[in-house]
Amino acid sequence: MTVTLADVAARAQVSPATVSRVLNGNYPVAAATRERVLRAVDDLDYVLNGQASALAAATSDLVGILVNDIADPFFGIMAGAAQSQIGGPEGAGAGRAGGEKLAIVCNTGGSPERELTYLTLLQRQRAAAVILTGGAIEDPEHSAAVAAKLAKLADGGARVVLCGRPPLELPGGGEAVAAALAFDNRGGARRLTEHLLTLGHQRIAYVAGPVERTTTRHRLESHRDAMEAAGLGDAVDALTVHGPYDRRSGYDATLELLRREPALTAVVAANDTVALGACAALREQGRSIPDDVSVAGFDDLPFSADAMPALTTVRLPLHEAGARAGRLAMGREAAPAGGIATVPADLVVRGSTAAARG
Amino acid sequence: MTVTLADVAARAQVSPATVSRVLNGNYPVAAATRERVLRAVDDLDYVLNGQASALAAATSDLVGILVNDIADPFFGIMAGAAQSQIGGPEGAGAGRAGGEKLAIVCNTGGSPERELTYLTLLQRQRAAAVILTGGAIEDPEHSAAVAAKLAKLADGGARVVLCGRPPLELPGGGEAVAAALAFDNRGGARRLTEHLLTLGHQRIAYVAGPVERTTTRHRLESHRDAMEAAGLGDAVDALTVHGPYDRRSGYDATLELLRREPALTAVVAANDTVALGACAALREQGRSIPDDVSVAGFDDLPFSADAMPALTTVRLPLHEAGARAGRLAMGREAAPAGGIATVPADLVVRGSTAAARG
DNA sequence: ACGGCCGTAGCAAGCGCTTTCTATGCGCTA
DNA sequence: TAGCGCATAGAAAGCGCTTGCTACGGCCGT
Repeated sequence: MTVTLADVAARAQVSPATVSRVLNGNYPVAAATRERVLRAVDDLDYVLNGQASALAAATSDLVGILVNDIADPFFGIMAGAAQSQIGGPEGAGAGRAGGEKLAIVCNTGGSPERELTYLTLLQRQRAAAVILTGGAIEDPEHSAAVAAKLAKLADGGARVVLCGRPPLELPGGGEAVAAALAFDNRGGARRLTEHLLTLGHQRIAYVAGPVERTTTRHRLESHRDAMEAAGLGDAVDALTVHGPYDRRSGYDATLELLRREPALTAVVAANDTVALGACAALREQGRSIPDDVSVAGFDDLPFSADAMPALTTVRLPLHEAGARAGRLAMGREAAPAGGIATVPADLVVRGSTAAARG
Repeated sequence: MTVTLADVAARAQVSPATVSRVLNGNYPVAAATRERVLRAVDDLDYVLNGQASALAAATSDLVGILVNDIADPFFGIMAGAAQSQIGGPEGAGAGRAGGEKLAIVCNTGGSPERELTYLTLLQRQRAAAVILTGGAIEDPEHSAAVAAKLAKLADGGARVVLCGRPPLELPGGGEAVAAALAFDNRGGARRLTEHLLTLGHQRIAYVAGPVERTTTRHRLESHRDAMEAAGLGDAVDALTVHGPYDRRSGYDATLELLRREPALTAVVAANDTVALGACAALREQGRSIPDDVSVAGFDDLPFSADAMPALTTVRLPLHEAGARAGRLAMGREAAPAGGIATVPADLVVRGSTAAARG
């Protein structure tokens, strides 16, 4: 069967306690003894039992990263960056490597229930930290449930970090999170719409993300604000369609928008993936980009620069944000003042937007 | 402090054993008693301690999924699909939900050391299953180390599944893996090159993936075979460049290839991302696609259909394969005959390839 | 030379749960 | 009515590890 600490101890002619101390390196052990133990570990191919260790020490080396959709690079990039700060490539030996943690990426699929399920699972594993990424669902009941869970996790010693998700505004919720990195969705969206307005566009269609999501709402609200400031607020509702964050949604929504307003000259999409779908629909309808219609996305995912024409979009520093979230989760970086940091969202103008026709 | 089983037992006026049995539902408990226990659990907001539970029951509900690059949708899609079969959206209660497991996505970054580190970490957690995705590194020493680790994991009761990775050819390695799903990289690559040859291309450049990777080798070998069959084998080496699986690599390599052979009429890329980089380089050099140069990718990632022109590529059913790997890992599906299944790789012809000029 | 200290190692008590085995009470049959 | 079995609950022994405390030398100081 599996080799236990006791087996190693027997072979090295020492007590289990000594073996444990050698492995953890947190207690003086004579060099000769350590040698002997290490050799025994090696001979027996001993591997620590994580559960037993965690149980006895009342600590866990699991860090959970919750994402809405792991197949979406938006989340993949953040998760990868976070994980790079968490599961350092350090030790691989039998003992627990210093500070090394195991990152768990949990795919909620955007479902509130699964989000809670995973939070419970992480709580059950006494996770050392939890990182929540992406927009939150705007359901008071669910928000409260999440806040309660996070409070409990924090209470149990877990560091909770929000990445690309607005800070919780609930009683107790604020105290629970160690830090929140919020994307400047409002600012980015505003700058994007202003860019289009400056180019002379007026009939600007908007393919929004799923309803009841903070990200969706923030971006849409800023779009509306910018439009209103330009005296174009009335047209916004009629030229807005909601849908999921996928290509299909951009395609379908754009066809629908063209039906509603054949004379539209610009389409702003919820994100780059959606924007690509919009491009496909426009081309299929014989509109050229950007000559007939300008298209803009959001996020600046790697492929956006490769679209034809290259996509004008709002860059979100996903990698940096993810890495920072990882560091915060590990306690390797001090939390920003007030626990909240705003991550910039800069406009990146490329070929898919141009002056409005006529 | 945290609520324990004993606390619940005290409140429900029963023994800890009874509480455990109610939670696990694997032993008859009188309805009235169960009620009482459940209410106590609820009142106290009790959450099972995963480590203690796992330790006592000698089972873990962790399933590891190793990927080379989580930011790459190629892996994201597989991982997501696998996870959907693993962490079912079932129970979220205090007890352990039936068969529910926690999927861990581990990002190796393509580094052999980290691959081994994660394998050790998973072994330490006594993972219930491990899924390895993507191409393997072709270093005998490393392969042996991985095979040994896998054997040990399997020995400890973990189900090992390979997804998109060729079966191990080492002693003991074969026995260790429960199942292997191998992409038909050879067939796909052959069909792709044959497609180009049929279109009349002769000067076909090849942007290969990283050296020392099974995926790279298999695809390249088949390309070479097809070229040789057409009497074009001599030119292959001169028109092949290796690089990582990213856009930059495709861009740089294509510039280099154009320098070597300004008259090339087709570029085959290691994957779709690389192909996009190649497209960018070609366009920058004033070549039109597919009129001047045809371009083809591999994998058929979602954005490939949206490139301009849409990318001809080889479709890998990533979602299906990932899901199947997940099911195999959960023991919910019987292993294929011989433990190895070949996943088809079909040619998808789109706009980026056309008859060779002149 | 003796007491005390420091450097090491071992003992043993858990960590919170699962599970085997045992105990109890009840309903049923003969 | 006595006997038996079944359904249900509890006692207790771990699972493999960590760690506070104790034990034991040898070395130092005075």
